[in-house]
Amino acid sequence: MSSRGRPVATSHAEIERVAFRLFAERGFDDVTMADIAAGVGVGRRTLFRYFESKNDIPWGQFDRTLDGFRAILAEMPRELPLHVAVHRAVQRFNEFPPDARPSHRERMRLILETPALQAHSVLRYAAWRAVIAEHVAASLGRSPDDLLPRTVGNVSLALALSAYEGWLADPDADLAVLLDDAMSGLRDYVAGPRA
Amino acid sequence: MSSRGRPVATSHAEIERVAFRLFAERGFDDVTMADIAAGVGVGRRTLFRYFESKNDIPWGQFDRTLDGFRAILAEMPRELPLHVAVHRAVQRFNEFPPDARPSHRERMRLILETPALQAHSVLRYAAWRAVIAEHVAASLGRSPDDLLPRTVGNVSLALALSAYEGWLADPDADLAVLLDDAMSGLRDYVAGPRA
DNA sequence: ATCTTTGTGGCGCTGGGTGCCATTAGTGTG
DNA sequence: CACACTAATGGCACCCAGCGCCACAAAGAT
Repeated sequence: MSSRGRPVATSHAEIERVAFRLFAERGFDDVTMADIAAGVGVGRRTLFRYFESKNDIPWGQFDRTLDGFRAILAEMPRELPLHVAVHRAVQRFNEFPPDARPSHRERMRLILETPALQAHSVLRYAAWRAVIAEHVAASLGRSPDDLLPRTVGNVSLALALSAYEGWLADPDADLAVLLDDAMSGLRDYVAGPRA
Repeated sequence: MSSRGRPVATSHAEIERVAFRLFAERGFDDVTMADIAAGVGVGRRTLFRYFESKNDIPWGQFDRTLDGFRAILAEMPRELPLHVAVHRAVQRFNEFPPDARPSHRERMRLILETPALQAHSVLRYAAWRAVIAEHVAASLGRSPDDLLPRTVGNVSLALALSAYEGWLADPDADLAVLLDDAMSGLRDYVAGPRA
């Protein structure tokens, strides 16, 4: 495990720290990549080797967390109805230890309230939806490209985003409860007036 | 209604025609605004007065069609269960006369398969979702900011996108049928194994 | 003919993002 | 110690979207 070549001069984590500080101070749009590079003490060109784009900075290591999401889904008891399994997996995926809450909240506020990031995020969501679609497809013995798995992926994202919006609006709200509310609201809605 | 000042030199429609032709020939990303301007025979600067951004060109006059969507929702019979009313309204909103099909298909393919446009589109979808949220809120005597109206908006979009993806994948598919399938799939899904 | 109005479009600039390439700072080998 | 080797760095030039500014063009009104 010997390390050859020039040693790294920075890290994703440090770039994120500097970037989030600047975003908080001046707003996402008013911070340039040059600003962040200067803050980190690194070249602008180097920044683009750590993050594909400015929009990718707030998402950090998201892609790697998807492996955890896959694992959570795989661990769900087989007896559970599929929609319950997916629902609980989404809840667990979005659980954070209390000390990680403030930064997670800050990150999600940035992502969900900055238009440029709202837009960019759909590309990240696609990978998240695919994880669900694959799980649903495997559970049902179908293809992830079939309508139902894709629909469940899309709807799960819809529920999660609805819950997150409510979570950001109310500092005291519990995301798991909001997810429950969104899901039960949806069940009542599609079941019709008196079900 | 006398028209004063210099007469217009182009139109949204002509820009769209030229742009779609170029997009089809070389792909969205490989067409520059300068290319489109040259094709229309107009200055690049002028293009940005007709469309806020390159990403807005494929969407055309979408915002104006939302008034039609509002009207469709308002006309739905009161006796219908809410989810049926919304579902049918979404179907009607996405009905196009046969001769408009090819161009609509091309437009949706561009929007749904070009990453830059997938991303940009969420900003348009927000307005669409808001129309549904407002209708649901009004029907239920709640605020459009409440969880349920927002959730229904998000879920309706999820269903529509699922259906559209299937529609693009299969040239012979009927969008209204795909919307039905997506909705009934969702109902079965949230109802559990034996409902 | 002149004034007013309104669309046009050139110019210059900012900022994200990329390809290219020289440089740097380490490790390993003689 | 000197030499290669390797990998990260970052400067530079460039492309393109988008915007502010402003001069200009083309019409109707007086």
